[in-house]
Amino acid sequence: MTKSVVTRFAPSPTGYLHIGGARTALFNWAYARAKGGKFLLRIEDTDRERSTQGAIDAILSGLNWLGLEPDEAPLFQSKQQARHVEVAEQLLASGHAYRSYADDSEVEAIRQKARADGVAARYPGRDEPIAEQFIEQSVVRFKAPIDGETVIDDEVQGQVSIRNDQLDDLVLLRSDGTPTYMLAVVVDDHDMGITHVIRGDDHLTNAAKQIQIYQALSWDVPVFAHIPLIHGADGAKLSKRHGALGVEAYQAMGYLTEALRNYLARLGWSHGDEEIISTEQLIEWFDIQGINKSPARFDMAKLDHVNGHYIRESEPAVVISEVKSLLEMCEDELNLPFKAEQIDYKKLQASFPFLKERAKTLIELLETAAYLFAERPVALSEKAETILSGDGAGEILGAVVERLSGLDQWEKDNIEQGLKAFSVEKELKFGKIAPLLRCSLTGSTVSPGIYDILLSLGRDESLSRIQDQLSR
RNA sequence: GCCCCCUUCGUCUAGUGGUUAGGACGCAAGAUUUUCAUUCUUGAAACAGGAGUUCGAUUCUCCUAGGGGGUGCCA
Repeated sequence: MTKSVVTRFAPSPTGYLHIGGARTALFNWAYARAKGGKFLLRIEDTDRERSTQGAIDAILSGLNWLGLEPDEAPLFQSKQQARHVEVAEQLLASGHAYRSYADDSEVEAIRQKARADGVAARYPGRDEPIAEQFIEQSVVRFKAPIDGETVIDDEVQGQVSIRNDQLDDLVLLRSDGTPTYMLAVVVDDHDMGITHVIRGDDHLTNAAKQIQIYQALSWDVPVFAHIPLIHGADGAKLSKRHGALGVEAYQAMGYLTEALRNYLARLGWSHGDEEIISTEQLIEWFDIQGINKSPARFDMAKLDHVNGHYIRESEPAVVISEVKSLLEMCEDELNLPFKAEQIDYKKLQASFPFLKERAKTLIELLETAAYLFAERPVALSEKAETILSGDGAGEILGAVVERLSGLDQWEKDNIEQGLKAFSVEKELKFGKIAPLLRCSLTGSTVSPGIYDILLSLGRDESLSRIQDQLSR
């Protein structure tokens, strides 16, 4: 019987949850779910100076928004300090670690020399105890093996061997007695019962060092899977310009969590030719075998496409409530042509079926819905102005209002038939009529279909808006 | 410098010792059409380069180039 899977996401709280971290979390989450295991969260705050509460909150809310809830309360690495020290002492006692002291210039010289020799650095204290007077200010270093090699059996990268003379004697305990990352991950992963470590491949070399620590402790080594990093659109490392934003930035840009999740899952992982993958399918299909070895670039255009798909496929009520929380979260930054308080959500939802066809993001949805909440008289765009001042525009519009107001019922079929009949009677191509209506009703030359607009605005508002233009 | 990893259309990817190298985004053209979009159809577009193994390599091996990571009392 095999152990049940336990994965973890272990961010260091020095910034927001960026897109690469989000994908790592997603993979860990998906793998645990796929295998019926557990997904845990550990906050790696051993660097007390750079860790902030704000970052912790951002990570938590980011995960929450993505729906990647850990199965247990998050573990804070800083709270495990006593245990880390205990293990370091155990290593010291078993001869797998040593106390070392050297001032900055000595350390620098040692490194220079090691570098020139093409081998990893070893430090004073490794072979002989250091002088008593330095114990107080010493660090505890791992006594890494020199001969042989360390092999990482990576589920993604394959078998990777690194000669032991390339792996240096890393610090386990700082001179102030606090544990370093390298010690803490090993101890915590072990203590938390982590079976699978899925993380960015910037940790690949670290894995070798960690394996040495596991071995020194006679602990089982977890399964490693080092996934390639995400790059920006230009192939360079992710920067703010192209994607290294916090996940909440994507929320603010109007992306749906299902869409971002789908896109992220598909970035570096695949299941045949599948593109649109629901959460259920992801859980059913996800496996480390499907993860790619090469780095992927972040492509906003594709994210847009996926998002547009989810907007069209989702339940209206669901999307509308997303819009609502988006506005509550950051209306000020959105730069909309109207105020959130002007929104009539009932109207918005009723119009959703035709609004969704032209929206790739929630922001675009709101933008095309703007005409619904515009105040009379509707402001005209430059192009709309031109069209409404064209030859015979007023005349046609006048006749149209008359016809429309004579309609006994304000329903789609009615309106359509009325307008078509009008077009035939007046011997006017529909292309002569529709633009005038569109401009006077929305102030723009781009909008949803004319019948949809008329219907969604309602009889009174529609007629009034046209009148506004006639009496200009 | 040294060590490690990566390389299929512009991008995300499927795939195999013999395929017309497939899909998706994007792009182009067309259809639908009252604009924009949606939708549909069609098209252009890739195995980084060089050796080797082999009857045959995109696929296996090596080298080179390019990209990335590590080399911290950061994680």
